[in-house]
Formats: sequence, C-alpha cells, structure tokens
Amino acid sequence: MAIMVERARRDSSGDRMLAVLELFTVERPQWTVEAAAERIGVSATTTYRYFKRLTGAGLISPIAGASYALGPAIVQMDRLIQICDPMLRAARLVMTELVQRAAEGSTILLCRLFHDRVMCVHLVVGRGPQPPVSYERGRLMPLFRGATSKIILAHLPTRTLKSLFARHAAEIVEAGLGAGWEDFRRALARLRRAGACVTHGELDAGRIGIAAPVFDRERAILGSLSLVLPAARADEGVIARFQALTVAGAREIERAMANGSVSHQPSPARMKVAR
Amino acid sequence: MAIMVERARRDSSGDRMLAVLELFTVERPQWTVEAAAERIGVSATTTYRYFKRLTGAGLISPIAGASYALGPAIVQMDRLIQICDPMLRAARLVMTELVQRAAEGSTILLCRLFHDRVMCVHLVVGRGPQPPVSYERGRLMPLFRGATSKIILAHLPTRTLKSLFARHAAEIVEAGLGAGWEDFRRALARLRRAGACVTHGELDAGRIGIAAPVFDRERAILGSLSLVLPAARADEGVIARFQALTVAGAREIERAMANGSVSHQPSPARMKVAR
DNA sequence: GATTATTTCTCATACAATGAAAAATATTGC
DNA sequence: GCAATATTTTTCATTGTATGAGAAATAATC
Repeated sequence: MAIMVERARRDSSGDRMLAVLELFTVERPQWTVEAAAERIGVSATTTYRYFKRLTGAGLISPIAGASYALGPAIVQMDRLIQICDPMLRAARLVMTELVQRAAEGSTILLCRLFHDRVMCVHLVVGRGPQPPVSYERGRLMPLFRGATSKIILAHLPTRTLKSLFARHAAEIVEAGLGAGWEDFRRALARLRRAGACVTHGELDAGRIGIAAPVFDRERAILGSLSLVLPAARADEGVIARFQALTVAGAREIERAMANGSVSHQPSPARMKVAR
Repeated sequence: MAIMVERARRDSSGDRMLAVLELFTVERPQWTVEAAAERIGVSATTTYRYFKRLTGAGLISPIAGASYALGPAIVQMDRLIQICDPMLRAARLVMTELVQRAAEGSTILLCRLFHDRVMCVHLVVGRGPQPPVSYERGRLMPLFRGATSKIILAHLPTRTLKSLFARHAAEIVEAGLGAGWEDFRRALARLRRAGACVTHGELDAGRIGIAAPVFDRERAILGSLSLVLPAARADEGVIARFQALTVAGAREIERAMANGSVSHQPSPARMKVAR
C-alpha cells in the first residue's frame, strides 16, 4: 500500500477520513479507534466519527473489543469488479483454456492498467507443483519491471511516457529500459513491434514471463495477459510456442469483449493515464 | 447494495463523499462526474473534488472519457481480507478437503458475520455440474433465511437478538422463525442444541443447505460453514452424514484458528453486533 | 496544431467539522 | 444478575474547511 500512502500525503486537502482506510495493511489489519486517532493525529472524538461513517458504508467493521477490520463493502465491491470489468469477464474463460495448454507449473495472469499503476486482477494456477508468483491478485506491480508491466508500458501514449520518464528516470535506467529518453522510446518501440514481451527471472527467480497486450475497441491499452513458466522447462522453441499462445489469448479476450454480452459495462474507451 | 444505501441515509452527518462509492452497482458500474453530481445533489466542482480524493485513495479509477469505475484499492483491500481474516485463512484448506468428500454437485460456503449482516467470504464449488448458488461471495445474505444465516442468528447474544426482533419482527415471522419473541427464542435454542441447521430450498429451489456455526476462542459466533447440495441426492441418511461432516469441518476451522500461524491477526474476540 | 471536452483553480461565504468533557451505552468481572 | 469498567455517543462553542460559480488550465480529439 506504499503507493496509496504516498498519494495521500500529496493530496492537498485534509481528508483524513480516507487516510483511516490506508492504515489497514497486511502488517496491521486491525485498528482500535485510539490507535488510529494517535496515528493520524486527530482527536478520539473525530476518529470515532470517521469510524462510524466508514462502518456505515461497510468499508470497515467492528470486531473484537475496540478493534475494527476491513468490512463487507470491500468484498461486495470486489465482486462488482469481477462481474463488471469487461476485460476480466472476457478473460476468465480464455485463461482457463490457456492454462490447460501451457506447460506444467505455469500460471496465467491478467493485469490491468489503473491510471498509472498495474495490478493483477485475475490469476489461474495451472496443474503441477509450483511456487506462487510474487505478484498475485491485488498486489500493485512495479511499472518498469516484468513482462506484464513492460508490454503495457510499451503501448502507453507518448505523452504519458514522457511524463513517466521525467518522473521515474532513475528507475527506468535501473530496469535496463534505456539510458535516456530516446533510448527508452526505442526500447518500447521494439517491444511494440514484437507484439509481446519475454523476461527471464525479473520478478521471480527461475521463472520466465511472457506477456501480450490487451487493447480495447479503440486500440488503447487496457492491460496484459501473461504466462509465467518455470525456466527449467523452456528452450527457445517452447518460448516461441507459448508466446504465440499468449498473443492468441489476448486477441481472443479482445474478441470476446467486442462481441460479449456487453450489457453491463458499455464501451471502455481510451484509458487515462498519469499526466 | 441496498443495505448500504439504507444505512447511508440514516447517517446523520452529511458525508456525501462516501455516498459516491455507493453509486457503483452491478446495474451501473461506471459513473461520470456529471452524472454523479446530479445524483447526489452536489455541484460539479465538489464532485470533482470527491472523485479526486477517492481516486487518490485508489477507491475509484478513471476509464473511458469522463467515466470512473471502482479502483485498485478495492482489489488490494480484498486481498488483505483474504490474507488476514483468520477464519478465512483457517477455512480455505478445510473447505477444499470437505468438498471432495461431499456429494457431486455440492458447493461449500464460508460466511462471516459483519456487525449485523452475513456475507459469504469464500466459496468452493465441487465437482459435477451444478447451477451457481445464489449467494456467491460478496453478496449480503438475508439474515433470517437460509441455513447459513439461521445458525449464525441462533448464536447471537440475547441482547442482540432482542433488538433484531424489535426491528425485524415482520421478517422473522414471515421466515417462520416464530410468531413472537418467546417463540423466536425457543426456535433458536432448538437450533443451538442441534448444533447445525438444515434447510430445504430456502434460498435456492431444489437445494439443501446444511450449516454449522464457527466460533472464536471466546466461543463467540464468527460465522458459519455451509454445504449446499442438490435435493435429488439427499435422503435422511445422506443429510445426517453430511451434517456430521460440516460440523466436523467447522470444528477443524476453529482448531486451525487456535493453532494457526496467528502472526497477522491476533485474537478475534467477541463480535460486536447491532444494538 | 486547433478545437472541444474535462479538470483544476480562485475566492468569498456559510456550513459543517472539530475537540473537551459529560452522558449514555456496552462489556466484563464477580 | 448487578456493579465496575471500557467504549461510544452527545453536547456545544469555536474554528476551519467544504462549498459553488465562474475563470483558467489542462488534456483529449480531430
């Protein structure tokens, strides 16, 4: 949740109520009113008011004594995303089919671009024993590392890339995406031309990532479909074959979105990204 | 989301920002600033401010043109619940094992009591073809209907039951849980004694629900474990056998919680419920 | 690169959030 | 079941910040 906190700090307005939500982390998933009050620097009275409102909205829920944890609205809204996100809807079946055809020990990921962050929104674990991938559903992925993110990055509008480069030049250089703007630009153009991105052990040691971009009807990038497989099983031929499968999967998702019972979410158009 | 809306209306304070979140429903999963402004009766300027804050917290995220949908923080926080809720952690394995032993066409549900609502937080679908259960993960369940809810209800503190009865007498009568307070009380006592609740087609026609209560270390009710199976496969003997399995599963969950790597969420004690 | 759509900024006003202490309500211990 | 304690809500005067209209800036579209 590091990024969320960082953003909150930047937010001009003193909206401390939403800051309460950001207190809930894996390290500390429950908070008392008192502890939260101290942490956000507000009186107990006001914190009681915040907790009451958040509880009313179902975002948090009381448990044990004076403690609160995240509440039912979170689960409810997550369901909404699962049901209504057209990309996720379309991808579900494609991913299940793809994983059957992939190597043993493979995992399929669907990642989505949210504004200027990438997150896994669906994951299918294939047959065969395997360690979990480190960026499971619900963890923000680094924007500049891993096949998944890189292939998305490669298809962001130039405007966006420029501002990203300005803000994250150091990270970009470190990730080996180019030493300067022109270099970066050329590296991404190469990825675009390839139609997919293959990385070796960038996020998880001993595993290969193969990612293909997923576009909306206006050809704007929505996210990516990735196949993660153990490096042990992969020679060049295998990689080439799975790359083709992944790209085909991405195209299938796009087709399913275009046809699909688009009853719920109409037409996702261009994605807005960091300025 | 009906209940959430209802609560919001009751809330004394004019916290219209959280009301924005409640606009996002299955029927309408994306909103423009303009539409939301009109709906909640606030100027466009203020609505832009709300949207900006919610976006900053990751609760919503811009897509297509002027539209917004639920954002990455929802998925993040849902992961937090999945990882940190001790009951859910403990139940995962138990449920997977239980579903193997259950009849074909069975589904296992883990439901949690949140304050005064019950919601499915984990679901495992067994082998064999079967229609989905109507209360999948993330949908609030009716408090007075279905085995899942009834067995939870039966173990709420008397105080709580009294206030629930006062507020929902009509519903309780309609659900056949008793015509008056004493009747209601006795019906619940019977359920408690039975140690489980079995219902026939109360939520889904043609299906039987078997639910066992799950308690925390202080013996306060946390939620329930349910087995849903097709009525076609169930005679009395089968039901008795699966009831035993379900109860055993609930006990196993409790044991796992007690032992379990309780690193994250310490000791969930007494559940606070509606006054 | 020009036009249009979307978002942010500015600023005066009013309304609502805030904190301390008291009152009410739950929870716990006996 | 009742007393003691912990937790939550209310009250009320004060300050502060949210609010809306329009202008300015920025981003999207052609």
